Amino acid sequence: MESTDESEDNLRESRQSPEVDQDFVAPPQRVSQIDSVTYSSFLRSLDDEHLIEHINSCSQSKDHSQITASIHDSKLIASSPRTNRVERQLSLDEHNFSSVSTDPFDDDLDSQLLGASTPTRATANPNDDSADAYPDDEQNNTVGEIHAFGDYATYFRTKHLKQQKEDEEYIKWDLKRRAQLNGGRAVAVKPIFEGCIVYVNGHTNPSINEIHRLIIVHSGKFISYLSNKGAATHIICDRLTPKKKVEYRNYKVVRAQWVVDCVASNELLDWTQYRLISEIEYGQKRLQFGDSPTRHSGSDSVTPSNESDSELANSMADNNEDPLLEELEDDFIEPIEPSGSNDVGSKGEKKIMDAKHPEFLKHFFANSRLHHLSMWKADLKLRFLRRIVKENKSGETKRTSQGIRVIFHVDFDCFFATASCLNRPELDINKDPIAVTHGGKSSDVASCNYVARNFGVKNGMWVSQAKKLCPNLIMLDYDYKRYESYSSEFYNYFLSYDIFDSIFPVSIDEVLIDASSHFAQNEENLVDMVNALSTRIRDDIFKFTKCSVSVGVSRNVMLAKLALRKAKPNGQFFLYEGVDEFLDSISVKSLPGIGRSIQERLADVLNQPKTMDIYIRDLKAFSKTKLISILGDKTGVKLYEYARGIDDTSLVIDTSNPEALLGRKSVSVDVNFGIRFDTVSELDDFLIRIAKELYSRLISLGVCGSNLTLKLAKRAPGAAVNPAKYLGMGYCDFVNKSSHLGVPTNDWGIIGSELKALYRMVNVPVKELRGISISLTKLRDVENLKSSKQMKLPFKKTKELVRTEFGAFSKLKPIDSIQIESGSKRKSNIAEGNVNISGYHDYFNKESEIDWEVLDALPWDLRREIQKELERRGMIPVSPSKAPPGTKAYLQQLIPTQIGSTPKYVRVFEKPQLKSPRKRQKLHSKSPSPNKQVMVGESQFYDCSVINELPLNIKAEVLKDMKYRKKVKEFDMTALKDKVSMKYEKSKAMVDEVSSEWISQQRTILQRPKFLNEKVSVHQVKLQLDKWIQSSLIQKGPHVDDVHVFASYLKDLSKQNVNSSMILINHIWKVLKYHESILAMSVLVESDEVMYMKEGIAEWKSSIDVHLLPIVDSDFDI
DNA sequence: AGAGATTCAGAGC
DNA sequence: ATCGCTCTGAATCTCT
Ligand SMILES: [Mn+2]
Ligand SMILES: [Mn+2]
Repeated sequence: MESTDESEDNLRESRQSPEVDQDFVAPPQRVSQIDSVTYSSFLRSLDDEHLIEHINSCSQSKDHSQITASIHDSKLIASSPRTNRVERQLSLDEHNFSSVSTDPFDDDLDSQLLGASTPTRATANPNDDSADAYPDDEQNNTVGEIHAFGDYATYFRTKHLKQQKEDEEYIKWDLKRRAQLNGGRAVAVKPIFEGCIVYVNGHTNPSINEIHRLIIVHSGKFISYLSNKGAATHIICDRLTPKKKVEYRNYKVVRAQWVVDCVASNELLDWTQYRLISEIEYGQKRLQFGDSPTRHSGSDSVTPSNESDSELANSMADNNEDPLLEELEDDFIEPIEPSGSNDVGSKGEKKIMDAKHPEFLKHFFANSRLHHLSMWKADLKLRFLRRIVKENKSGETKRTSQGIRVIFHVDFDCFFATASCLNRPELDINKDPIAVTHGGKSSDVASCNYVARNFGVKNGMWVSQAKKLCPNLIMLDYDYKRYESYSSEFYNYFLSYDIFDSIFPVSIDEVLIDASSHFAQNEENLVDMVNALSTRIRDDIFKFTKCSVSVGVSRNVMLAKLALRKAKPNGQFFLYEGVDEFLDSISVKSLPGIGRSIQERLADVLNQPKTMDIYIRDLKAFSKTKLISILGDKTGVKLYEYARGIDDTSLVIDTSNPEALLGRKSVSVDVNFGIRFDTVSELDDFLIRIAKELYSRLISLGVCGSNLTLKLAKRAPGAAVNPAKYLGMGYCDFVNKSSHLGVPTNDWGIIGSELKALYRMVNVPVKELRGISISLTKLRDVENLKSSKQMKLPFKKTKELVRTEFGAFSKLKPIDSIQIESGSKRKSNIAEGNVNISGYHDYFNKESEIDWEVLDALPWDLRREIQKELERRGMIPVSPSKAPPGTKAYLQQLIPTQIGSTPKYVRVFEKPQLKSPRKRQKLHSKSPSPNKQVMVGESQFYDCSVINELPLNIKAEVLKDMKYRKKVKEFDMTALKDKVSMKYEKSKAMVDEVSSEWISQQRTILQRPKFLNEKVSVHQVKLQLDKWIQSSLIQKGPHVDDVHVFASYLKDLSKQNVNSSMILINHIWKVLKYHESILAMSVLVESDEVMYMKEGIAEWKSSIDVHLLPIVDSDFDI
């Protein structure tokens, strides 16, 4: 019925506005032969993504002469059921038997049906668990022999494997049950859903179980996942995340109520009345964009399930009283494009500081408040972790389990505003309305004081709006250095106490303190003591920083946070008694970890407007089960307990396992500002820069990772090309792609190439890019990796000593760019090896997930059309004039990562692996300049295809032979060597660049030696140096990065004490002499190790000359 | 009935 | 102009 109409509607509509939904564009109707004009215009009408889908879908057709027809069909199958005729025969009324409590499904269908189809549903008891996926036990009563078919719990658990069979059994069982209830007579169940294949996504009301039951009982088919796309005819879903919305565009996505209503009315109702994704919604404005400082994060769009689209549009237009909406609209105003200015003037346009600028990252991060906040936080967490490790406090938990906890939460009042204000003596933070911001009209208010807040100004607001609310708002600049120094005072203050069980940094301006044991003995005057300490803290911090802090205290973290909220500004509050009354009037959103999403989901259930506050007293009406069904397992329980003042969040810093000692699980670099590219080449450059940024962070953290994720923000359809915020990201969809590197690495070259490859696997045109994030996970400690590699070497490292180093110098421990050699055999991937050298990727403007095998298998005429279209779009390089390029090999070579998803690289970087020095030494000895390090095997191409094999196949004696040289020449070693050294030079230059950036980062840390009272003795440094020298000698000398870092350390040290620097350099010299003398005595005359070490010593000496001595500069002589 | 991948949401100013 | 980061834990998906 409606399905056919629907497709035609879509066809019609898409002809009118081809941009809206191209999935239903009609392919040519001709079947027997290809009308290339029609077909190519069809191809042309598809956007990139759909074009690729189309190509790949061709594989489903065996008969290529009918390809267009098949394509047509497969599209339609995906979007409409082909056989959904409904039998109109009468059957038993559903209500007559559906409410039997012995139904193993028992979900009280009656009340479902009644409640759902009447308005009174809205006022239903929030504790109504009838639709829960967590039926109470007592509902699973037996029903005699019928139970022999198995209870539904078991049935459901195994459904993934035996679903169909089980479904049949359930239907039989159900019929039997119905018959039984009907006095033994057989019952006909109307096959309402015949032909429907249904998939349920996410939480629904009624529950997935219930939908499953209703569907199969009425002859529909239920599938558990969408692995085979297109299999489902309907998707049942009540809440769609943006990602899913895109994914499900081609399906009929209906609300769960559709199923209920169908059953209630006993016929297949028009699904479009229940659709969750409206036709015109795609590409339209979406709500929820103006209210949070992190507007870009998470879901920008949420389907307005209760509003029609026109309402949505109207609300956008009408609601001008809400300044947030106004701001939102700004985002969709298309400014006059200075057309052409982007493309021309390739030389002199370096003025714009966007991501094309080589210095952009540096500039951006130097100014980004969120970047600073994140980095500060990470740094603090690491410092406190190391503090615990060093003092061997095992998480700092003296406290025993009994007794009341006393948690302090201390936080600066509007930190940035207060701190920045201190630079402006003429201003009064208590009288003048003040905000910290970059100043432009679409600039964010990072922090505003309480005077400004009285005008309605809020953090995260744009200046234009804040000015409207408070025309006299005074805007101050950021002053990150100042913030750091106040924070340092703040933390050092708390570290000066020794009464605390635990000090837990929350952020630059905020700390949680467990003081339980301090108050454990005297409970009688607990309140007075706590208040006294709170006052003292506030007074002291103010004395040190002239900034006001507030203090909240209570028996757990959540309550302390709420107490702090009440205390602000410039106050203190000990929430001790009357917790329940206190909680009642707290709004849910102000609970930690509870944000807008949860608030809205609750509002939905309570049938309140989304924006209306929900208070904890409202929450108490919900049972735990109900909350779990709404919010999920953990969150449901958490909220349930929060509502009762329960929170067992621990302030213990975890040091219990190696992963915890790493201090983090991921390292990432996000840039969602200033991302504007015109060509893929520009993007590639940026990807390399961002990879280097990641690399430098990895180096200073001493970690490697093996899983890389690229997250792209793509301008949303309908969003302005230039958002209201200058260089902002505007309104975006997000695309993730991640890859297993196979082995841990920190190598920016590898990361960079992989990023390029990842970009080419998604379908985001360069010009649409608005944000780029990269993230490395599955982290490993470099020291661990190194030591595991060095086990079989004479100089064995003890990682523990290094591990427990703490303070400034711990960041300076010698760190090699990690070198790992994959033991597993992998495919030789020549194309990959060419990435950096030939630059083949410049041919691409777009990328794809095109299945080349499918394309290659197509008949010639079809393939030609598709290839023409791909070329036209720049998605494949223009064919060489001579031959049709359609050979598989050729195309695969172009997309190297297509070949096998199993990787990929051998991660060998910068230095030859110790494992097999022999081979490299021999190769190296052929180099015309033996003193210069040649980094072999930087890419797997060289490493695996040629070099690795040599030493295994050729004996040492033979190596000296002329035959060897001949043999080597047969391998074209000269050309290879040239390439290698070329690449080496290039990468060395880039490493230098990186390390200088890195060093500049390090310096800021070193400039605060007082912080955390960490001092490193010269003796410790010497020990460290010994280890460094020893480990590096067999690698032919120190790593350039390490030298630079050490040099920068020396530089700082020299400022305080030149003598210490000289002592250290002298020490290095002595150690080198020591090793030299050992070598001289060595019996092994020509062993490779000896040669390596000699070379290493030479390299060390030159490093001293070049890098270290100039620092102490004077007439210092060794 | 759990592992691994992906996605979301929330936090700080 | 404008500097819309970064990490975590939970939920959800997919597959076995
Ligand atoms: Mn604060
Ligand atoms: Mn804070």
